[in-house]
Amino acid sequence: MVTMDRSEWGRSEKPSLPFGPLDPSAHRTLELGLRSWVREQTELYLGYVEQLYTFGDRDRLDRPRLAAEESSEAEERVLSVAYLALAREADDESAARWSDVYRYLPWEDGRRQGPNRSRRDALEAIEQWMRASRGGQERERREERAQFAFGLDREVWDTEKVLERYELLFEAGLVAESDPAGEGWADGGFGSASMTADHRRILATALGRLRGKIKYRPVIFELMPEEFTLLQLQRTVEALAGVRLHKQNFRRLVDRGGLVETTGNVWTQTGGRPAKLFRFRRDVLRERRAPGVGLPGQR
Amino acid sequence: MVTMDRSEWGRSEKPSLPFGPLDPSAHRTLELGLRSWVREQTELYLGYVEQLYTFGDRDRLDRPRLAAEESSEAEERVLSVAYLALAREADDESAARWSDVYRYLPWEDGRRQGPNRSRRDALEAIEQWMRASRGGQERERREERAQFAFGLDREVWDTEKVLERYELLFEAGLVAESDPAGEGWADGGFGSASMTADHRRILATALGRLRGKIKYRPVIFELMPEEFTLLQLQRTVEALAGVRLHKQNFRRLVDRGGLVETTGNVWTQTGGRPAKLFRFRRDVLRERRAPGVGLPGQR
DNA sequence: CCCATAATGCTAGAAATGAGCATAAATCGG
DNA sequence: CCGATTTATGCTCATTTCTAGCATTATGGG
Repeated sequence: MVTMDRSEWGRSEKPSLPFGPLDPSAHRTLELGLRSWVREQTELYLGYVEQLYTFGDRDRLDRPRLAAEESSEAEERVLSVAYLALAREADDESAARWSDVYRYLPWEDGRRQGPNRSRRDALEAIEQWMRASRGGQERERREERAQFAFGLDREVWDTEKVLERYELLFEAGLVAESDPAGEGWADGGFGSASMTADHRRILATALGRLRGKIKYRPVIFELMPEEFTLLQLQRTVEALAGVRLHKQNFRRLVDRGGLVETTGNVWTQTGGRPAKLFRFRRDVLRERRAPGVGLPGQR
Repeated sequence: MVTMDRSEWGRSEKPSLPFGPLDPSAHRTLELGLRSWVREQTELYLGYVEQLYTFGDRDRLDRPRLAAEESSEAEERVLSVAYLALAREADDESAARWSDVYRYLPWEDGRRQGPNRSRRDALEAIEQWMRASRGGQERERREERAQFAFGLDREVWDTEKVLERYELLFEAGLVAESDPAGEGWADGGFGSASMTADHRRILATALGRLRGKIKYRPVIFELMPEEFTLLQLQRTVEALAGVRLHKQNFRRLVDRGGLVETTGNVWTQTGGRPAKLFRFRRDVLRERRAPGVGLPGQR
């Protein structure tokens, strides 16, 4: 993911997603506007772009307001139309910084087979929060939500419920965007870093959406170089999905699905047997009904 | 679907989706605002609600502007944050009118096994449009899009590509929101009715989204009465999906998925053997990972 | 009672999935 | 050059899920 270093705007040094105001006179559509000023600000070329969500809650920018989003009148409302875009890492990065999504949502990373520290702590805290409610009705409501988002007892962790989990943690007061104790902000809870305003919620929305998307659309290739090995592809999918996949089955899936074709070249820097290089078969866009890498069995 | 009769607003008698301005002072969130004024305007109770899309193209309201959405300044931009909501038909309907979605998008209805007249005409017109392009490059682009949206040769009609099809038809000049010849508006192309401004595009967006949604979330039950037979459920799914389903497999799917449970009652007005009545099992929301009625094999 | 109409039960075959075993082809440390 | 190690890749087997029908069971109406 890309974050902007906006220290120069004053106020806050927290990382934020790239953003900016819409200029109605300059841009015919929202998406064109987005592309244009992302290009300006980050010099990144955006491949896949999709509208994510429009955030318009009254109090979402409350505490540390950004200069650009500040409103003087009480009854003005700031709407943020968020977009999800995929881009390849560029060499010159201008004001953009790349950072690992899981720095902000560490409990979402289930790639290591050993129990993730952050996730374990979060689960524990949520169980406690569940039990801490007074009324029976409140208790039940909490239980239901926790069950839904975190799949407590039976160990079902639905990788797509990123937002639901974040919201629950947030409402339970377990993660924060600014340290309640003072102005510190390094720890956003469970070893995570916080972000400006509600940007972490936006990030959670995006990650959840993207995890769903890769299952039935071949968007993953927007992140791959022209040629890649199947393991590189798998690692990329795993990074997004936050789970490990079965290697042989993964490769069967992508080529049975006709998603890739070999280029004839091999990659020898694997550390073992050289791997064939593949490229994305663009024709699938027209052919298959719902191609995607479909996370079959996670491990 | 619900349309509003806004003749009293003057200007246009075309059907429109219910809409209205956001009142930042009254509503804490966009969704609360939506619920509140939909209640006011239509007296309907909204069950499932989800944000659909934010429309903000410059020229989307061009021709017949609505009073409420009219802007005097050239550089003002109207953003419409559209929501998709499911509601059961109510008895008293106030200003709301129920109408069949397929009145506006008839080519999307593939429930009759015989070839749908509207769809056949649309397909034919699109093929013609494809061939009518001059340059080879333009030709290829058209072919690709037509292939993608309509699945021309091989007969793959992806039920979810509602918006893609509408946009293609629109760009090809084959459907219109106002009769180019005059002020008539009854025929929106291929036997369809047109709608106010870009509301038909919004409708297409909603239908496509909903068709995708029912496959993995049990939203369909928002449209069912407390008790229903499996065939009624199937007919409802078919109405949304626009395809016929295999009866035995459908019923196996819903009960293997634990989506329903029998109530013990039967419905005798079937015209044949009485059918058991079922109700939605709300527990699935907590249990299964991605319940939905999943349109398996269409026929 | 015979028929039309649905609801339901079941099944044979085809596909898709999940888990591994086995082999191949490099690199690395002696 | 040799064996250990590492990653790539080919294949198999058991399960589960889908598809497409066939067959049987209830009702209501002549």
